[in-house]
Order: sequence, then C-alpha cells, then structure tokens
Amino acid sequence: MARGRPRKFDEDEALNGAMLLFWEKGLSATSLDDLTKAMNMNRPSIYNAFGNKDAIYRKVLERFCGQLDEGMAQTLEAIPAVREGFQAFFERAIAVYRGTSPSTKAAMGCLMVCTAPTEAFSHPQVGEDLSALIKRLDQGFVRRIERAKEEGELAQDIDAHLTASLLQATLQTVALRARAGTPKKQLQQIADYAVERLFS
Amino acid sequence: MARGRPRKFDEDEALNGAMLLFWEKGLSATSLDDLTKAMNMNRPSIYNAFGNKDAIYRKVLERFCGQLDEGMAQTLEAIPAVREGFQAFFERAIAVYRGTSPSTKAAMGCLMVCTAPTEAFSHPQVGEDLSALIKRLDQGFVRRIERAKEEGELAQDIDAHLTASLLQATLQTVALRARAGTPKKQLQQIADYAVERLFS
DNA sequence: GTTTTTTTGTACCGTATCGCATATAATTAT
DNA sequence: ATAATTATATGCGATACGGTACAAAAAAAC
Repeated sequence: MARGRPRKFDEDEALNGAMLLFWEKGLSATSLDDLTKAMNMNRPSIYNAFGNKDAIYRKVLERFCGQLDEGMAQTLEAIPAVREGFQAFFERAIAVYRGTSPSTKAAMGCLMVCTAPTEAFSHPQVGEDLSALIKRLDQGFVRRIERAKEEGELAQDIDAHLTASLLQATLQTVALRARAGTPKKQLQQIADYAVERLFS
Repeated sequence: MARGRPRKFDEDEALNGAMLLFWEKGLSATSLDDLTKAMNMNRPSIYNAFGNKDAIYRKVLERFCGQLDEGMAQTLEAIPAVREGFQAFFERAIAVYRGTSPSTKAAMGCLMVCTAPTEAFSHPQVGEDLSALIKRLDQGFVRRIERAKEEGELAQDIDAHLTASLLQATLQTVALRARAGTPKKQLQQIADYAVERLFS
C-alpha cells in the first residue's frame, strides 16, 4: 500500500505554513511563490494535494476555526461556571490573537475576522464560509448560555442569542484591536467587562 | 489663475468611485486598471493627482471615516439623550453598512473594518491608520458617555472607556455581519441590545 | 524485471501587474 | 502671438501572476 512515490512534505506542516502566510497577508496579497516557500512544496504538488489558492485558503480557514472549536470545548464546555468559562475562552483567544508573525513581530489578530471579510465578494465561497463560521460561533455561545440558564446560573430573562452575538462582538473587537497593536492588558479588560456586563 | 489645462475629472466623483471599488475588493485585489475605469481617469492623471494605489486607498479610508465623524456629530452630539443618540448612530451606520455594491448586490459592510485589517502588515501605514481610526472612534464615544455622566443621565460607576470599547465592538460586529449577509432586523436588534445592556 | 501508480521538479504559457516615458492638447501669463 | 504651465492620452517595459505540461523519480504490484 501507499502505491506511488512517497510524499516529501508533511501535510500538517504545509498547512501550518500556509496558514501563517494567509494570516499575515490575506488571500489576495499572497502569491503562489510565497506559498511554495512557506509550504516547502513545489507548485504542482500543491495543486495535486490541495487545489488552487482559494481552496488552500478555505482549508486553512476551516483549520483555524477548528482550533477555535477546540478552545470552546476546553473552556466553555469544560469549566462549570459560565463566567469563568468565557473568561478562560477569551484569555485563550487573546493569547492566539497576540501571536506574532515571524517577519513583522506584530500581533496578527484573527485569521477569520481580519482577512476573510475582504475577500467575501471576490470569492463568494469565502463569503459563505465566513457567514457559516459566524453562525457556528454564535450557536456555540448560545448553547452554553442556555445551559447556564437551565442550571439556574443565569437569569431567565437573559436573551441567549443577543448575548451570544455581543460576546462574539467582543471576540471580534479583540481580534481587530490586537492586529491594530492594542496591548494585552487592555484587551483583557475589554473581555472581562463584557462578561461582567452581559451576565449581570 | 488655474494656469494649465483644466482638469477633466471631478475629484469628488473620482474618489467616490475609488471608494466603492476598494470597499468591495480591498486594497490588494484592486488593480490600477480597475481604478482607471472607476475613477474615469487615465493612469498618469491618477498618479499626478493622488499618488500610487496605497495613497489613494489611504485617502479613501480617511474620506470614509470623515463621513463617520459626520454621522457622530449629527446623532451622538446633536441628540440630547445618550441612548437615543447611540440608537440613531447605529441605525445610520447599519444603513451605510447595508448599502449594496453595484455589481454583487450584496451588503458591503464597513470599508475600514472589512478591508483595512488585512493590509495592516503589508502596508504599515494602513495599519497605523487603522489604529488611529479605532482610537478616534473610541474617543468620540468616550466624550459622549462622559457628557452623559456629567449631565446625570448615566450612573457614575459606568466605565466610559470600556463602555466605549464595547460600543465600538458592537459597531464592528454589525459591519462584519452585514458583509456576511445578516439581515437588517437582526443587526438592529444587536445594536439595541448593546445600548440597553451597556447603559443600564 | 516489468508495469503501474503517485509525487517531484523544471520549465513554460498567456495574461495582468505597476509605474513611467513620451507626445499632445488646452488653458493662462506675458 | 508666443511662452509657460498643467492635464490628457497612448502605450511601453519589465516583472509577477496563477496555473499547467511534461518528463524524471520513487515506490508498490504483478
């Protein structure tokens, strides 16, 4: 088995390299030459393994948001108290968003929030991905909020959907501000204040 | 006076055309050929009048945010009640963000929020612009909130800076969601709920 | 050992890109 | 009128772009 010539590249490393590149420069500004270097593959191998540039970007986007799902599972779902769960979630997100690019040494923010909206029109599928991912995150938040209401931790008159939307708004502003250079402390204060005000 | 050959183009219309284009496609994906058509100018005239592509983008960004300042003046500053002022401000923003592109017929969101972050690294000056504009908006909100506290309309224990940050977060999520196709009604609910929760 | 299958590497195609060089047109100042 | 000034228009040149054809290479299957 594994019939043909063995692959020289590692799929995981290649996608990680592509992710860093897209994360920093977005879809349009990233060239295939850049990708060949970052993925340590030559062009035909890339096409054979992942498809064209758009397809790689979409795969990387899904990968990124998969890590976000993982973060939700390990914080929101795992931690018994809602407020602590969201605080931990934001803390984790801030750590990711403040991750620095190798070249610019600056915080990169969120791959989805900071690079996908630009391409939503030129690449309609990316627009659909973006829409779906926003909804997915909303729903994850809603589920946790409704659980807290059932468990009596939150008042019944709290609107789960709107609260979730504003928590995602908080996540998005943290992402944008991180990329704009806002220091960590300030980002944490914003997230803490949001949890405090929305769950009171 | 006006010594040489008269200009054929209208500076305002040209910049508006460029704004629509950048708003839809972002900086990197917009070519100078696109711009010549949208601005109804030929290339050397563009360079002579506005400089290169980056300079046009930055000029357009400043123009866009100038309109946003105008919106703040006519709502936040003009309307006596804080809550009503912010509600009117958001209503106005939503109307802008749901403006449709001529080509795609889809809501375009916010030029700044949806296209500038992508370019923040490849074009450091754009990154600085973005950072400055976020701060400018925050400060506008802070001023209004502090005024409301002075006038006794809001409780003294409200944190003006953090509240302003979360109101901007609301604006940003409305911008992103609009571009992702969220219907108007939902956007309004999010904005209303934010005002309600943050000013209570 | 031959065939089959899959990946690799080089080289290439046609097109689009940005910025500018050059020449012409239209207006004011002298 | 003539000179000076400013904008327009055409088009070029060098490079970069995304994507692919093709042959060599490396493994398994027969």
